[in-house]
Amino acid sequence: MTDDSPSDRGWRGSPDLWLDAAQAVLVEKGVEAVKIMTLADRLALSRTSFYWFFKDRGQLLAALLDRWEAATTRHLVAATQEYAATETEAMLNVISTFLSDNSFDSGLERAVRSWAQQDAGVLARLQQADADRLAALRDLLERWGHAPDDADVRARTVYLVQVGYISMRVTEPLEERLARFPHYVEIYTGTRPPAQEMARFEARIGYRRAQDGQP
Amino acid sequence: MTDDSPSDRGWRGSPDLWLDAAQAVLVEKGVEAVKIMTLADRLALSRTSFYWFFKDRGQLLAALLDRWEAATTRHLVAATQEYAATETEAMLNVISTFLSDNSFDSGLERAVRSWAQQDAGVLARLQQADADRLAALRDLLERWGHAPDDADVRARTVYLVQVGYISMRVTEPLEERLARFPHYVEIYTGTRPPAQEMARFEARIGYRRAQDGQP
DNA sequence: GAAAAAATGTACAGTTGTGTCAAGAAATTT
DNA sequence: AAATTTCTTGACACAACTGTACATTTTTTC
Repeated sequence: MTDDSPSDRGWRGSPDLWLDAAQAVLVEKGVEAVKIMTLADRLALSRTSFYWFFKDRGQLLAALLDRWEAATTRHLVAATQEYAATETEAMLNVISTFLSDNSFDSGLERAVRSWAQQDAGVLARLQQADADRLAALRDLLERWGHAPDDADVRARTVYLVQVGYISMRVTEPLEERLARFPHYVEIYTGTRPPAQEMARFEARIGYRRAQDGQP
Repeated sequence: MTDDSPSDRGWRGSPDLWLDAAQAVLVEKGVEAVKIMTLADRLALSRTSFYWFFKDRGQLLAALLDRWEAATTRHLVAATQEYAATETEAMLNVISTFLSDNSFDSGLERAVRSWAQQDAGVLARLQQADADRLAALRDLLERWGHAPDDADVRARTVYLVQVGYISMRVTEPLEERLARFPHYVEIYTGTRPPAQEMARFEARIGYRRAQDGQP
């Protein structure tokens, strides 16, 4: 019986192993710290073994960027398209995306933003992502009746506050963050979510967190 | 006749010369790119001449951090304390700070935020600056009658949007940015600034700009 | 214009990183 | 269990930096 799952193929190294280590270092210390030497130490593997899986450092970094793209924009855009009965509920859907690194990996996002500062190629991809995310938010607000220029400023506010949060590494306990939510929703949409809606939302967060992968 | 002004003392190098070059590179390419070798090339000086003015690279970077602190927080906090006849005017005072690198150097701020990601010491200073700036904004809003928790969320919104702007490297033409201002002020304070107030504000900006650049 | 001070440059020593190559070990296949 | 494939490793060659020592040049001061 041969088990093809790439995780336990008897060999010590694998592309994913190097990638995971690289991502961890990227998030903790920035791109410049993603050094093959360091990763090898961390993995207790020979430095040169890396070159069996990757052509060079550049290829590793490119793969990291692909991971980032999958772990952020996609989920956010999906959240703007979820069903919602009211505007405030729609906004709760969106901003709750940012609560879990599962649906929006803030650490990775912050690392990539920092990286973009020193690499024009990364910057270009990041700016495309920014544009896509902003457009999705603008569309959401327009669907709920905001005039184009109002929707635009509000979309920016929602998104920029989030980018700010990430950039500032705010680490509030979940409770504190949730307590601010009705306020934020009010600022973003002009309407405060009814207490009942917040209660439902908080229940759902709890539900989601327990279940993790439901449709 | 001896002219003591440090700028034209006949010598080619000076601490400020190295600092200026270092700051430029920091902003353009990030800390890791601030290399004595590179700076020397840029200045057409010998690499080792650097060590006449600075003990080592660390001292140069520390000096850069001091520059940043002077070029950002100080002006912002001052703007929150300027005289204003109305709340919307007070808010215009604050957000106009961000319009000119003269009163808030966004490039430097972005570079330092990026740097903080790889250096715990820098991170600590940055987080202190964030706290100070947020407190100044919160105070402003409370002085204009917002309840503490409302003032807190609004202060965060104002500040986080700005941090987001910086992080995103938004480069709107001044006109476009100004056109969004009344909208932002409305979102931040709950009140739209009267047209007359915006007109006065724009005139003041214009006045300032004319003073800066025109012969 | 000679002495002192300030700045510059050359040579050297050391560290940290990259990537290639070919030999060898560990799993997998037949 | 032999052959084959997949990974692992140490040795080597290079390149980009940092920082020190000391000789040299340039400016300033007396």
